[in-house]
Amino acid sequence: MDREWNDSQPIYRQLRDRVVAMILDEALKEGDPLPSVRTVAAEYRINPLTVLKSYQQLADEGLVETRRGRGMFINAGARESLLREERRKFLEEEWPRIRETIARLGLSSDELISMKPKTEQEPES
Amino acid sequence: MDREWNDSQPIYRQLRDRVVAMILDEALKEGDPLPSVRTVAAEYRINPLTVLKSYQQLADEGLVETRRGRGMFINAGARESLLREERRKFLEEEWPRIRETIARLGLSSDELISMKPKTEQEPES
DNA sequence: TATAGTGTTATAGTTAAGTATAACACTGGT
DNA sequence: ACCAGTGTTATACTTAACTATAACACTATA
Repeated sequence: MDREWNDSQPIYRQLRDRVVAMILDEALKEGDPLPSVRTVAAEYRINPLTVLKSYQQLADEGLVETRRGRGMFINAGARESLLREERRKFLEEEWPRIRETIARLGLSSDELISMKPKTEQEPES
Repeated sequence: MDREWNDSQPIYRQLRDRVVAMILDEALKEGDPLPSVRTVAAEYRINPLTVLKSYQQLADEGLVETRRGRGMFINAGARESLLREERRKFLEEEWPRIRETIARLGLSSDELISMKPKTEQEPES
């Protein structure tokens, strides 16, 4: 996972989005524990309270469950409901704006297809 | 233009983006004056300082020019340089993440193509 | 029973974004 | 000379995001 943060959104929302991505990619499976608040805070050099805020948002969304003294765990059905909800959000709230932008910039299918997604980037060496 | 604001980005950046969109769409042409700070502030019910901040960002980018006591005007070549720079930003910084999301959500071309962009929405009745 | 690991709460401070109000300096047209 | 319209600056305040430090409550395990 990347240690860098974007200044276009608060860290706690970006972190929430990363956990969501890991659930969707099944890097985190249902029943798995989330990495602990302190671990994440130390690794990414951010404040434990910021991490907690991300995690509590996931709890509010019903995606994870807290077990006192043990940690936070991914709920059953989390991936399923995430797929539904994130798809809806993307198609209704993001994609229309993206299409506008593409049209406005006059970008062709070729230009778009030839750009590889970030995950496929390879080391230089 | 829409009077609503998104809470995912500061207003001054959203306003900057709207002006940029109008330049790209040629709703504002080179040499044209921007609507005045006070006009925009009144119409969108936001603070004049917030509008000013957007405008100064455009000035910093070299897209508009200030004429004391007269207003701010769109520079020659603004659309050209915007097309270049916004294309680069989109292709390098946004599109790769968007492709990741699309892949992660397992969205098909059909689902994406069938969503109309916002500009094509029609009134209900 | 001690200890180290969980999440959680408390207190206090900084910074950025936005608001509210008011004033200043310049320009063009009457 | 006036005046209404420009951008700009000053002062002061609120809120959200984030940080820093410390402590609390619970749980499993040695």
